Amino acid sequence: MKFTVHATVAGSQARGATLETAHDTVETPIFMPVGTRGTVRTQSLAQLARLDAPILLANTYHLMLRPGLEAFERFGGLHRWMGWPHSLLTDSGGFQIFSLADTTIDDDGALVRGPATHGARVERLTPERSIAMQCAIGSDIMMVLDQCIASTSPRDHAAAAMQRTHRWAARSLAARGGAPGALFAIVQGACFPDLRRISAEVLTELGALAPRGFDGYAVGGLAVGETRAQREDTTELVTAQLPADRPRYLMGVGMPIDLLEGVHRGIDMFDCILPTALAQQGVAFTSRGRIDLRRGVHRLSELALDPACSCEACARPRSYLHHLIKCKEPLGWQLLAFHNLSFYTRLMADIRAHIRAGTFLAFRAEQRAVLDRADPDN
RNA sequence: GGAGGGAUGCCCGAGCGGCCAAAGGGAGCAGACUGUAAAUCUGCCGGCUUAUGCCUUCGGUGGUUCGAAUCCACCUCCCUCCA
Repeated sequence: MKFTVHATVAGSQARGATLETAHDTVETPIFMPVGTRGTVRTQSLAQLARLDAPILLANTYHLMLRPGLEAFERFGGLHRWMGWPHSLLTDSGGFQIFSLADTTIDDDGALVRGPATHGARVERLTPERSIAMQCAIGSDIMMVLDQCIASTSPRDHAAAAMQRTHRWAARSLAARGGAPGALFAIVQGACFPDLRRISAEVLTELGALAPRGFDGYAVGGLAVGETRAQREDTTELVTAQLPADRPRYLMGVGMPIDLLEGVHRGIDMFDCILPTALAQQGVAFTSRGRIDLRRGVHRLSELALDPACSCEACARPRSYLHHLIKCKEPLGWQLLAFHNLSFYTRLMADIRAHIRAGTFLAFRAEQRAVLDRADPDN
């Protein structure tokens, strides 16, 4: 994987770069749709491939439960198995240790009970097993196993989780060995500035000392309880600490405003379930603000969802989208999910254009209010 | 003409003497959701309101009762069956 920064903006940490993986060359900053599990339920792969950010995020833990590692060995990886010609980023399962019930964690790894949809099996996640699985998947970008905790956790807990994350990062790096996929480290430390600083330094050092270090760095453990201000402060503090020649990936974030503010603070990559998850609740983002299609006011609305968008959803009146959502028609979720992904993608494209033009700060000033408000016709 | 059954809050629908401003849905309104156990969850939803408070509600009118959406009588309208 190659990452080349080619544009920065004075007065902002925003930067434009090129990211080359085995499957794609993409321009960053970029938003990556969450792909192989939730999103694929609501999109077609052909649609997703049409987005200009064709890096899907796959969930290692779920794929470990079903269909299991052997399936990927047999089919030669997830790309071929699902017929996805573009890049794949795999999360390590660290977030599942955090979010799933019935988890026991120790220094070696974690025992995690999977969801009922996967037979509620218990699977052991260790850095080595996670990396082995991500290698079998054929991931373009792998993530180290980390311990994610609530960002509002007390200091001793945050420090312990951070140190464990560092140990696991070292083991993940060793486990990756000469495998072709890129590997990103994950900075933890909740909202404690000193812990975050230490985490960024330790991981940077770890990467620098290894014969083949980390290809990128992620900011983990955010958007899990803290305020937006805390999130932004922490992001800024961490990116300032990370090597400039590696991509920075803000995991699991976020709302459109979070993307804008993240880029301003030096983030290159994002992923988030929100555009697809909110679509299932009838929420869409438009160039005029956020809209909730569940509301009765849209029942007879002839307005296009977003006049500035040309996706399939926007070719239909809000009235029809409202109807689909109220009837819980899967088509409604699909249309809104794809619209939201289109919106995110376009937002990132606009951001990139303004970074290259050196006008990012003005763009940010103008968009901050828009991205944070409700559509006037909502 | 005869025999039954029914009318409940915006809608559907429970309740069948007090604990009923009245279950539960739906609709409406307001929120939540951030490296997807999630087609989910929360609050409000007669009026006035600070309320464990008052007022007005269960087709209509009278009545029985300390007390009625609930019992009785008549009336209005609906539905089913027999002629």
